[in-house]
Order: sequence, then structure tokens, then C-alpha cells
Amino acid sequence: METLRERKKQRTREALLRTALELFTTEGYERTTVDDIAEAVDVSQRTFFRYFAGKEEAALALMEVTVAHFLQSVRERPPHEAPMEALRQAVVEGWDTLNDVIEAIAPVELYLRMCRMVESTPALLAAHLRRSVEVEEEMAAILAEREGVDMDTDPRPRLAVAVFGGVMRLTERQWSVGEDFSLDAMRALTVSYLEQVGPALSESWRTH
Amino acid sequence: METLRERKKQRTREALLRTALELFTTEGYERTTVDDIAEAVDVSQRTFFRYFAGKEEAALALMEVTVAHFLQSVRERPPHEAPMEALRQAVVEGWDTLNDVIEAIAPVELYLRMCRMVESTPALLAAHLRRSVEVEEEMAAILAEREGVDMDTDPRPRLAVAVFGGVMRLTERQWSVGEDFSLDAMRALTVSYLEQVGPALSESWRTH
DNA sequence: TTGTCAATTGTCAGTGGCTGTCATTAGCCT
DNA sequence: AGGCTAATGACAGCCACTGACAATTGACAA
Repeated sequence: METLRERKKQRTREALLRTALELFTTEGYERTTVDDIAEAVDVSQRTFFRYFAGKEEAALALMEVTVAHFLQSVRERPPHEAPMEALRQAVVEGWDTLNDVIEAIAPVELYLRMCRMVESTPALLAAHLRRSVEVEEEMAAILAEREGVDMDTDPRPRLAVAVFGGVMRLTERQWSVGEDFSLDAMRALTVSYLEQVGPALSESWRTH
Repeated sequence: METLRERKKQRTREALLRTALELFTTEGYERTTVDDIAEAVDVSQRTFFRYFAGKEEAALALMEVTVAHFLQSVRERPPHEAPMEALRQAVVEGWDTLNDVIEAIAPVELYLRMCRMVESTPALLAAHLRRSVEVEEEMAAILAEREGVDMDTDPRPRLAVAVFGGVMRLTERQWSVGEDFSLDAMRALTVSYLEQVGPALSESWRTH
């Protein structure tokens, strides 16, 4: 961001995003129109769509940051860890630093509110799930390289990630319908669920 | 479907669905407008939306049938089976009968084509994934009742289903990008992946 | 059979997300 | 200063979807 032009662009994008998130959280996602956002920032509607591919992209922008953060955490895991353990450590440890990462962009409370909104807004949930497919593909690639296997012939990277991702998405959802909306609660729920995956897959749940 | 009125409604719905699927598969999902469908059936656009909540619902109608079929298969599993084994058997066995179930509505080939279209069309994939969240919730409820546990306090039903669902969605996706577009190939891939989940979650993938 | 009631449909007008196009503006660089 | 290019605004248009109201059509009883 050297030139004036680039700084201006940056500021416009930030203004659009900040305004969008504020309107979403105060008025609701569906009740907020793109025109509302553009007008509040005093740009044309067309300009909004030059910065964001759609209304959803603005709403999911914060999630995107955490996704990138998580992927980076996975990449930085020491190579001696087993695949699933690396994933587990990446989330658990990634969460310790997530607070700062988000706070650099927006208040954490805003992020948490958006998370809940994503889970309760059909259009956003759909977009979020579709995005996670891509993320899982990337995660599988990271695992495959880590372990030195070929994703095209060995299904294990994708399988491991599919299982892990399934648990993660369940965590998000259950967190959003719970009553403790803190980052710590989410972290605790993640750890708890990952611990219980084994038992849940075991032979029988009944105590005989 | 006793009265004339009900029969007429049924016929209209079938005509809309049949026409929609035909246009989707020949022209493509996005290049087909709701107006095209309505016009081909000679009803107003408004009528289409009285039968389908949206364009997506028509496109996913066949999937919905297989989902219902699969859920029924799970319900009919003998209670002595362990949870995951019941799910596994339900898919494997459900597939033997799926052919007839679908053929009663539309050619299987059409169904398979739509499956691939769902995976390759962002809007449809998103809608499909969002729907799977609901399906998984229902499946968890079935498992919980089977095993006599309380979903609100015991996370195992949802966990088991999340893991299983993750593998299922991976199967769908990998099948759609493969080269064998048959029902048998899908069945085989399912069995194969379910077999390999264990190894994929195991300590290490490296041969030392 | 006819008249009444309710369900189904068509029409119309409108909203909102999103895109293409083109002229205008505004920063950049020599 | 002046030409070049990137960013924006303005406008027109497409398409999915909805609400409201009037017209039609089948159901059912008198």
C-alpha cells in the first residue's frame, strides 16, 4: 500500500466491510440490502460488487481470516506428529492466538455474533458449508504433503480431513445454539468433541 | 389423489419437475430460467413457485427421494447392531434397492447426471450441503432413540453422524469427479471409503 | 342442476442481488 | 502539463422470488 490509490482502495474496502458487518449485526443479514451498505459508505452499489463477489462474501469475511489462520497453524505443525494429532493441535493452539488475529480487524464480539448469524441464516450457512469443502480440499493437500503420500491414489488425506471437518462443523453448530457465546466455550467444546469421537465410533454405547 | 383437483395438482407438479430436470440436464442449471420451465409446461411463473420453494428445490428433488430412502433404511436396521454398523449397513443395503425407488420417478441416468451437476454447480452444492445438516440432525435423532440415549446431554449421536456424514459427502464428491458414473461405482466407493476410515485415523501413515 | 364455497391459478407490480457497458473522474508517471 | 490507466458512477437490464388481488375451476350440498 504505497501509492495513494492503493491506500484509498484499502480504505474503501475496510469502510464497506465495517459498515456491512455493523448493519448485519444491528439490522440483520437479510434485512440489510447492498444498497443500504453502499449508501452508508457513500459509494455506488456497483462499487460494492467490485470489492465483494456478493453480499455473502462480506458477511463471511471474518470467517475467512480464521480459516487462513487455522490452515497456517496446520502447516506449522512439527512433522513428527501423526496426521490427526497435527490437526487437533492446530485448532487447539490456533485458538490461543486467534483472539489477537481477529482483534486486529474487528472486535471479537462482532466475530462471534457473525458466527452465530451464519449458523442461523440459511443463505449464509449454505455459503459457509460450500466454502468448507474447498478448505477441506486444501487441508487434505497439506496433510498429503506432510506425510508424503499421493492424494490421487491414497484416499486417507481426504478421509481424515472429512472426519475432522465433520466434527469441526458440528462443534460450530452446537456452540452457536448453546448459551455460552465466548471463544473459550468454543475452544472447550472443540476439545471435548475431539475427545469423544473415539467413544462415539466404538462398538456399542449401551452399558450392559 | 382421489379428487380430480388433487390429480390435476399432481400432474402439474410432475410436469414441472420433469420439464425442469430435462432442461437442467440439457441446457444446464444456470442457463435455465424459471420462466423457461413455466413456459414449457404452460403455466405462469408464479405457479412454479407455488410448487417449489425455489429453483434449487426442483433440482434437488431426486436427491430428496434417496435421502428419505436412506433414512428409512436406518430406521429399519435391527436394534442389536452397533450404531456405526447400522449406518454402514443402511447405506450399503439401501443402495441395492435404490435403483427401483428412483426408477419409479425418473430414469436412473437422469438422477446420476443431476448428482454430478449438484457437485459442480456452486449454488446447488451449497443448497445440498445445507440440507445435509438437517438430514444429519434427523439421523442423530434416530440413532439416539435406537440406543436409548439423550441427544441433549450425550454428544455421541451427533458425533457419530457427523463423522459418517463427512465420509458420505466425500464419497459423493469423489464419485462425481471420477470416470465411472454408475450406481455400482458409487456403492463400491462408499464401501471402500468406510473400510479405510479406520486406517486414515490411525497413528501414522508412514511405513517405517 | 344450480348456487355457494374454497382451492388453484394468472396477472401485475415490485424488491433485491447481481452483471455488462460506457462515460467520467482521479491518481500516476514522464 | 499531458497522456495513460485504474477506479468509479450512472444506467439499463436479467433473474429469482414475493405479495396482493382478481378470475377461474373443481367440490359439495341444497
